[in-house]
Amino acid sequence: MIGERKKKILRAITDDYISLGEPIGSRTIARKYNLGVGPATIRNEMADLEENGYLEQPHTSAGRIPSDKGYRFYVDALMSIEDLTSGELETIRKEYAVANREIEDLLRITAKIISNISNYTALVLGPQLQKTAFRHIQMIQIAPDEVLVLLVVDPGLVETRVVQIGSAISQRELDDMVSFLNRHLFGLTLREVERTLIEELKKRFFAYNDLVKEAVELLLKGLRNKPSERVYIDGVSNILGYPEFYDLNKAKSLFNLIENEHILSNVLQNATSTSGVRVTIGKENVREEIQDCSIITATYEVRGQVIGTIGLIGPKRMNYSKVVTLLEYIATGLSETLKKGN
Amino acid sequence: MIGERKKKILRAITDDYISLGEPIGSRTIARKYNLGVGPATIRNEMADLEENGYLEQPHTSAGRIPSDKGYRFYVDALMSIEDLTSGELETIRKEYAVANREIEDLLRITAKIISNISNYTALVLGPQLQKTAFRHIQMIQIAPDEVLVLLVVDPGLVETRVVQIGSAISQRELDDMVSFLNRHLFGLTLREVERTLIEELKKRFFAYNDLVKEAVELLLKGLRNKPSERVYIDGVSNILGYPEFYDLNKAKSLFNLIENEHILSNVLQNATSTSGVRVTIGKENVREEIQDCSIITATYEVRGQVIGTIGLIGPKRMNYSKVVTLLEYIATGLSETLKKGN
DNA sequence: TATTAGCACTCTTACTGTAAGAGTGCTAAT
DNA sequence: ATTAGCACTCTTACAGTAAGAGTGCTAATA
Repeated sequence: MIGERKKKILRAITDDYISLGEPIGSRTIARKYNLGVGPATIRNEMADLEENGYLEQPHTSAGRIPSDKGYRFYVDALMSIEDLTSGELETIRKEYAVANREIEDLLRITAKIISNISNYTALVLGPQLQKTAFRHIQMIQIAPDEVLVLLVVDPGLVETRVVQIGSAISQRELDDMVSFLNRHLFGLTLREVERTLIEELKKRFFAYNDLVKEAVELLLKGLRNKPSERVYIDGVSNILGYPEFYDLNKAKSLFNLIENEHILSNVLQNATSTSGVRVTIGKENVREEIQDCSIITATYEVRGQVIGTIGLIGPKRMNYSKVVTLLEYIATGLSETLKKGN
Repeated sequence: MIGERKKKILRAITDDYISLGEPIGSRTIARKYNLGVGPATIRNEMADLEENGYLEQPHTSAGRIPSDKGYRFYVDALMSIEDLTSGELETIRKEYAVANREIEDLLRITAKIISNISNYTALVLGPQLQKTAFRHIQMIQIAPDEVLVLLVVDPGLVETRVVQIGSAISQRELDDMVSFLNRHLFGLTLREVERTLIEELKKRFFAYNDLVKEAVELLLKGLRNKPSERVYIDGVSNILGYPEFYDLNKAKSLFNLIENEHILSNVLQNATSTSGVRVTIGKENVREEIQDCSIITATYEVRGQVIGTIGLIGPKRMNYSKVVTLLEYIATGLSETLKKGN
């Protein structure tokens, strides 16, 4: 186990490095934080901490900086909770006040708030339709060969999609199908629909197989990648403010990843498995491009079911205590809002 | 007027600078381009060109680079047309092949293609609904206090929006209103609707004023800022590849602007007034953040009516001949595709 | 035994001077 | 009108130096 004094030192170094961005030496610690011991003692402790992998040295005669393991320990055991200031709370309230009820708007504004307050890059993943519950479906013929499929799911989302159909179909047939779907699918999550009902559906509507196939496919997969499932990003330029990205190659490869919605959404979805705030530090990230970064995520839910993720990405040297509080707060608020809209 | 030899020299300098990014000296010109004259002569010509504002010198003993005026002259009068390579044409074909019929997808892929081929940052502005023509509207009650408004406009776009209504309304009343709207508005652009009909509509449906007001508002303004009207951006990270953005402050302020959809959309809409390719160089841009950049835009249309803009942004030192060809080609293709989808 | 003072050592950074290279402008010659 | 020649300017790269920060080790101390 790690001793009490070592903890204090590790914490001091991490706090200092997070706010200043420069390696910390033993003298500085002794001066700034009153630990009641001299620099030499601190040096010894630091040497120990380095040996145990909590600290590293950029070069021989520099001060120490936290390693990934050091940050991890800091986040799990050392950091104090930093509340949001009243100004920040006010900002959040104001921004949300202008949002209309559309989910897209809500997510976009959420991303904006996160990036503005944190000064990192915000990532907001829309609700995963797969986890939402079927409420009802409607199909409306808008042209001889075009049908608008309208799906309403439980956390108050409305998704629409225009489907091109091969063969003509009467509104009567459509109605028939729709009423069947509505009767049988109500309340199921789309994932359950996928697992249990797809075959039955296909059999039942064998007659107009073409459209059913399309409709069901649509219901299950086609609605993926709809606006609500997108990744909303804000504050990309914030990243350029941190000296760790003065190396343009790093910045470029990071930007590249952020631009790739597909990869990004994967990275974020890892966090959706468990509820709550999750911190992923440096090399803990699977993707190489972000192993100099930390990603913080939080989940939002509807009816106790996690359906989406919000988060942010920034340098490892991140104000963890602040962003954890922030994301927790925003995620809770978002869950509330979605419940009301329901 | 500017002499023939001066033109050759200006062109040589511009070409060279565009591809290499370094100031060009008289010797280099004399060696690389066979103009039949020595460096000293070229020096004199260059001094003239500088005096007339076509060239500038980063510092006393450096070579020359084109000024904004120089680039302008180059684009208007000097540059040769650079065709797309067969590989590039193939790339375009392939990318579009995977697009489904949804407009959003189409625009997203368009942005991707532009940024991949040009290596600059692509900006694609969706169709301006104001300029599209009303085809038909539908209103569907999906909850006691929610109505889905479905608007189909002429270049094959379907826009939907869920409206919260204050007072209850029967489906019969909705139908009444809808049929009136469909009878009277068919074929008008949304702008015309706005100008001529709004008062009449309000009078006519005075009885259920609340919903009408909402519906009309929606029709005219509410659908703004819908997905199709967004700005699609791709290849932001490309910009970091150009040495002119090694200055992180420049890069940051540019990124900031690109992230601000509102500003960006304004910048692009300037170009929508006239049809065709438009080149805006350096200080010709109104916004300060992009006065080191050039923006190239092209318009796409439906039924001879310009409804949207595609474009890209990059350093002034840009491969103009290539990107002009590229945007022209893509814009034409996009217009075609939209016509078919219609 | 734990702590500390002292000191030699290492590494970075900022500054200086120097030399090479590129390009210019001017003048005089062609 | 063009060009050759030359002195001049400015940038860049390089090397050397000094200052500063921080370390690790050893010996002294409470």
